[in-house]
Amino acid sequence: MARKKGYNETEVLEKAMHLFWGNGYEATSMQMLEKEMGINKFSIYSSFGNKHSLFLESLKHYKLNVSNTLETLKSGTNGVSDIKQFFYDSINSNFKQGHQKGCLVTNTYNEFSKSEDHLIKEQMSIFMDNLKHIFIEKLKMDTSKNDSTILKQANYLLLAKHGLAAASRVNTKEEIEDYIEMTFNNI
Amino acid sequence: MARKKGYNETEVLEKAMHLFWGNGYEATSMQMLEKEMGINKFSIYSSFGNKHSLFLESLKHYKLNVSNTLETLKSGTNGVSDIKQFFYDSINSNFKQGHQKGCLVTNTYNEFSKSEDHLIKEQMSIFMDNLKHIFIEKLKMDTSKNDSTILKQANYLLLAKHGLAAASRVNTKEEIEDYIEMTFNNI
DNA sequence: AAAATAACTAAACGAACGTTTAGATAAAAT
DNA sequence: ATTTTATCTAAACGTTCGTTTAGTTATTTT
Repeated sequence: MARKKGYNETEVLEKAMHLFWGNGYEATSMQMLEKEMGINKFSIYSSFGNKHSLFLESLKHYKLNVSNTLETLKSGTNGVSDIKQFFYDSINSNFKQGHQKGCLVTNTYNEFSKSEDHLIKEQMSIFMDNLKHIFIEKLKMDTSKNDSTILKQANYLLLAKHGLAAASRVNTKEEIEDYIEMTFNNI
Repeated sequence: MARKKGYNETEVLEKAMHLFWGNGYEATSMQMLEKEMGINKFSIYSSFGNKHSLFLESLKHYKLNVSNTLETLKSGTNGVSDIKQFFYDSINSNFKQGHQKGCLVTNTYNEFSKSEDHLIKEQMSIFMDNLKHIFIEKLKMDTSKNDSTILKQANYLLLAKHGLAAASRVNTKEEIEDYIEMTFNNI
């Protein structure tokens, strides 16, 4: 019938994701996206609707990428040390890729914490709750803990992830490793 | 000679500070500032130069407000438990004022971590380094600790402050208190 | 080869941004 | 009371934002 797309949608989405990841939603302009994705504004809009839905797709793509890490975490049988390994995995993948952009979900969570964008806020809450429940399941593997302790520790680890996310944007790998060690010292 | 200002510069600066504090720099528009400060754009510009310098003044004003807390921390003689009290003080002042805006410095630190605004980034670094050194001095009060441990613990507490800041924007007071308790369990 | 149609380029859209300016207003000084 | 001068109002500035649209190009099908 007619001409075929000159680009791969998954490929350009990945590039958009990295841009959002590094700069956040607001600080990423359509102009920057055009340049980074290598395609025209028209093509972006025809493929992804608008900036907001492109961001949602980027988030979805990010979660798909980390879902392996999350599955590894869930399927592990070593309780707390699995969570610790999960923390290490997330910073290792950051440094291996040569960037220090932290965690896209945590970044987004922070950027939108006071916004009125309820759709994105809800998505973030779901992701965070999900992670919290995984932590709880892991902590339950240690039968010596009571439910109250487990809840507190799960919350503690979830908030520690915020510290980790902030750190993985500015601190050195050694400082981050020290932070992880200290975080798990008392659990 | 002529007419007097119809507003108090310190008062309107305080209002600007609270707006920046709650929404961040970029998400706060001149229109919002006009409304919140209760004065016209012209007055804002004639009193504070531009948005950027108004933000710098807001930061300065914020630091002046927390300087009491910081002085209390420095002058204490109880080492680690002084730091713990400092953590409690900062969240208490947040909840007492009926808002959950976290810490303006930490918010700014996060918002500008990947920006090119070197002036603000430098100011943030200075503030964070300053806090870190105070933590180190506190930790030194426990003579049983060696220098390597102290450095790691200071870094840990500084990053814990990021978790605290994130928490104080979304979590309940009880969850935040639990987080603080857990943070200091292993120090 | 011609017709059809989707992908492309590039220009323009209205709205909102931070900032400036011209003119009206009001209070202090003569 | 008049002059002077800083403060205020309100409109407009030039940019940039996200988004749309008209017109051109290229590829597939008839």
